[in-house]
Amino acid sequence: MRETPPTAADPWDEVPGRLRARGLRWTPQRRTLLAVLAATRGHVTGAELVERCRAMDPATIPSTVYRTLDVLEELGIVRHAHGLDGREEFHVLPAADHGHIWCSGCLGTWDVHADEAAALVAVLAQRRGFRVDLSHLSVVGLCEGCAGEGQPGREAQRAG
Amino acid sequence: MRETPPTAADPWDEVPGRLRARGLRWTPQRRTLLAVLAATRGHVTGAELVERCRAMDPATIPSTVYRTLDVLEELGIVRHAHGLDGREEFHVLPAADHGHIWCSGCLGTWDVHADEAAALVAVLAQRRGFRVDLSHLSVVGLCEGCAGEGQPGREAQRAG
DNA sequence: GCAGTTGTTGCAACTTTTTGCAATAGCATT
DNA sequence: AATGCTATTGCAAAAAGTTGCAACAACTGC
Repeated sequence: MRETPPTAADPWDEVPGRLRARGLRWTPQRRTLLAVLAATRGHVTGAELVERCRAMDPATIPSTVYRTLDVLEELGIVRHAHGLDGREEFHVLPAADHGHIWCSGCLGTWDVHADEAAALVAVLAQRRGFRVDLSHLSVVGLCEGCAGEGQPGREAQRAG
Repeated sequence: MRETPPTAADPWDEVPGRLRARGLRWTPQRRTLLAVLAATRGHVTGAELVERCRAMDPATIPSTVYRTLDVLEELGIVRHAHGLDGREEFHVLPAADHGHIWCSGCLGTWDVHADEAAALVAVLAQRRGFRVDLSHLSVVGLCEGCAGEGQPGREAQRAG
């Protein structure tokens, strides 16, 4: 077998230690949520995470999940942005910092790479000293397909 | 007396007609909300609007307000974006299309002028054919003051 | 001015998330 | 292994919106 890399092969293995290092605790409920998150790709809403946790442990309490998500966000293990309807969309272990765009027509979503947002970030930094949280950036509008087929006017559709 | 301008001196006076032109109706409940909106500057949440309507008419029903806001948004009379916590923030009669920035430290908010977002809008249009809805754009991060005093790291604070 | 059409309202139930608080249970220490 | 400190949990209630549906009432046409 291989040697274990210095900083742990699986980043999830570091979580209990990082919690304890801050005086926080590693509980069964947190173990459940972490297991769910480890199996998650892309975006998930809080409600979806609650549901998935309940699938693993029917005794799951929503408020515990939401509070744990707050803790994990402080540790940088998850990040959240807001979907079309403003609902929180969680994002696991962000490899590269990026934002999101949402099409209000087809409800599709895509990543916005850092370089695409670089100009906005730079302008706000220079003109206002504002530091943009890129992972929280959600840009809403119409994707190519929806912009084409719909009226050339504006989009008024709302997410359901 | 003066001549009335072709397109009505007060834009609010046009609303009943624009509703009827679409086969929609001008009701007392809508009159109340419009009166509240006419007296509103800057941002308001849906809940605040419900409260203000209730001040004028205690019989106000929340769902009626929210549904009317949807209609008014389709007419372009209000627009909404999302605040720090994802809650809807309505914006009356947008003179110039603009976005918003929110400081997750002090909860302050400022307008983002179209030219500040121009580069982002242009990049997404060119690279993806995506049409950004600028009035829906909410950029979160730390303002100059909060970025300075806090740790140079990241912001983890959440709106209450 | 009356009647019909159908857009709106009021209501109740439900979803999603937050908050306060007492009871529970991690974890470091002894 | 027992103990204490206090972070977490579970629960219940509340806030903010949304949705389905039957009853109501604008507006159009006659």
